[in-house]
Amino acid sequence: MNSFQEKVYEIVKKIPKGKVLTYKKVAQRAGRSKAWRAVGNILAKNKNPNIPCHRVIRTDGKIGGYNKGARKKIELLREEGNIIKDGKRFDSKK
DNA sequence: CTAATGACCATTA
DNA sequence: ATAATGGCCATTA
Repeated sequence: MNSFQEKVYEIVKKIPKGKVLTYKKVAQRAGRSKAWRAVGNILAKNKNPNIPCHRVIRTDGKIGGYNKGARKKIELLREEGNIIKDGKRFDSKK
C-alpha cells in the first residue's frame, strides 16, 4: 500500500547513523513540503522498531518527542555521536 | 462525510 | 529568552 506514511518510513529508515533530519526535511523528501505535522503524527504512532525515528528532530534544533521519552531519544542521539546540549542539537561543523 | 488530534513551523508580542 | 497565535497536513474516531 502506497501512502505518505510509507514514504516517511522509507526516508527515515535511510537516515545514516550520526545524521539527523528535521520533520520538515522528511516532509519535503516525502513530497509534501508542508506536511511536517503529519510526519510527526506518523512517527508518533509508529511501532516499527526497524525505523530509527529517534533521528528525526525539530527544525529549531530541539529534539522533540519520542515514544519512549524525549530523554531516551537524546541518549540515543548522543550514542550516535551527536552533540546535544540543553535539549538542542549542535552540528559538528563550525 | 465532519471533527479532532498531534513527536511541528513561523510569526508576533 | 519564553508564550501565545495562526497555519498546515495526514491520520483517526
